[in-house]
Amino acid sequence: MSRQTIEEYLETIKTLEEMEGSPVKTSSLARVLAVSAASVSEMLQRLSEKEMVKYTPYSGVSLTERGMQQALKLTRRHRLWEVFLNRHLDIGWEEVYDEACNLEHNTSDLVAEKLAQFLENPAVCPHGSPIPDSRLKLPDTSGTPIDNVIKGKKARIVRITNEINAELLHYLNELGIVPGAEIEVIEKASFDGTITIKAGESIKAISADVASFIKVELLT
Amino acid sequence: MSRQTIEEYLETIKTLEEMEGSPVKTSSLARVLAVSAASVSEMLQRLSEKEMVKYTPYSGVSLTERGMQQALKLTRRHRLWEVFLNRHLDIGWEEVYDEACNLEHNTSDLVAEKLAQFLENPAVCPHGSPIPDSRLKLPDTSGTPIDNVIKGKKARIVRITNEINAELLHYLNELGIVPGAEIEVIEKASFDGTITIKAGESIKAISADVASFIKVELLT
DNA sequence: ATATATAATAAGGAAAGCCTAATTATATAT
DNA sequence: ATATATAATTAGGCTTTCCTTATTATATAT
Repeated sequence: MSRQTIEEYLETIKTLEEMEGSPVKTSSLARVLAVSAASVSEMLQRLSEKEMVKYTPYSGVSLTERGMQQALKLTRRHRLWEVFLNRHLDIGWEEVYDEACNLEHNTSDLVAEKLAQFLENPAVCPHGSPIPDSRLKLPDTSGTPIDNVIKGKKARIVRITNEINAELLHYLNELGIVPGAEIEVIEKASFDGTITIKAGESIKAISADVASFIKVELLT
Repeated sequence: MSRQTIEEYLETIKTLEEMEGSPVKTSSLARVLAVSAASVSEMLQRLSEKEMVKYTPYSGVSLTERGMQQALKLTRRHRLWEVFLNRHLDIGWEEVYDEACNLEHNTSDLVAEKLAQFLENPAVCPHGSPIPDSRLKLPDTSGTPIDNVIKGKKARIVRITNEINAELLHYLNELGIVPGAEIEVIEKASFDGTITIKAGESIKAISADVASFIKVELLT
């Protein structure tokens, strides 16, 4: 199995562990990687033999320590490239994900560390997600779910936790819901969790589903 | 056949056409790509079906217009990354080739053009080779073989035409024979073409073989 | 507790890209 | 001009990664 294929699987498992909990189901991996469930089953067995994952048939998969280290290395590269693309090449925060995916698998240790130096060791990517340091330790993450903002209060968006869904990101970008933006919570529907917020001059309502991806820092 | 594989073949054919003339022999490709001649034969037939190359069995292969455009696009990306790696990440001119090879196949049109802007549309890579512009036109190349420098005259090195041979580049770098360096031709052996030159304070002799890769600009 | 639906795995097969060994074509030397 | 050496191609096979179809395991509903 090729290095690149292994890397895609490890990264996806890590992301899904964060998003949907551990262990990750075969079907989730199949959906995200856009391959059949049968192919995933097969690959998980091989990754398991290589001790990159802990795999229990019919139950699910999770990363081993070894697999996690490898995944963190890739996360670091991915997010460093995102910072470069956004900061220096002027590519929108909502568009850098795919481009960084392409680059990360072909980045040597040397280039990764030189790139980090060039960027002055950024702590977060353009989506606000933390970048593992050179020893692969993740910096502490600030931010609370937007749901925790009391009606009438202001907050600053610090992170969008779904980086993969391009449509979602474009939608949020249109709405002015971007990392760094200041917003005010106008209304919270207790029934279905819909939240009405003011971003810039416009007022928009977002579903609880979308809101769950938005992390903020409370403002006085 | 994967996009990446096609790209590797096209690039190598272009390089070999420049270095050893056209058409390129199967064995040359096999040597550079580090695969068997049989594999090359097979791939050339498929590339030929796709009209990327003109292939005559037992004779050799050359790029079609279509193949050449594709190869120029890759050359542009490759050399732009070399400039970035050398100029901003501080990776030596003699080391950037391999790193750029990794990156070029995973660079979108958007990133390529944004990168060119960021670098202010450089005309040459760190080895002194021309970078095709955004319409894939190659700028005019200056530089004459070092062989043309008259004994006792000075010249500036403008290009090293072999970018692939890492050992050669490291050797030249040790000797101070680097793009931009000023040198003086001390002696030219008419017997075997060995050239003795002064680079910086040291005096070194180089074989005709090595000399053939060095292009200079004559100084008054 | 059993029938049914859903999810996961196993079996078998295809395409890409490589290999080695055997064959065929071209070049070289006498 | 022919024998020999070299280079290139064809034939047949292997591995990786995916697929589809069939089977098996788990979850759900009555």
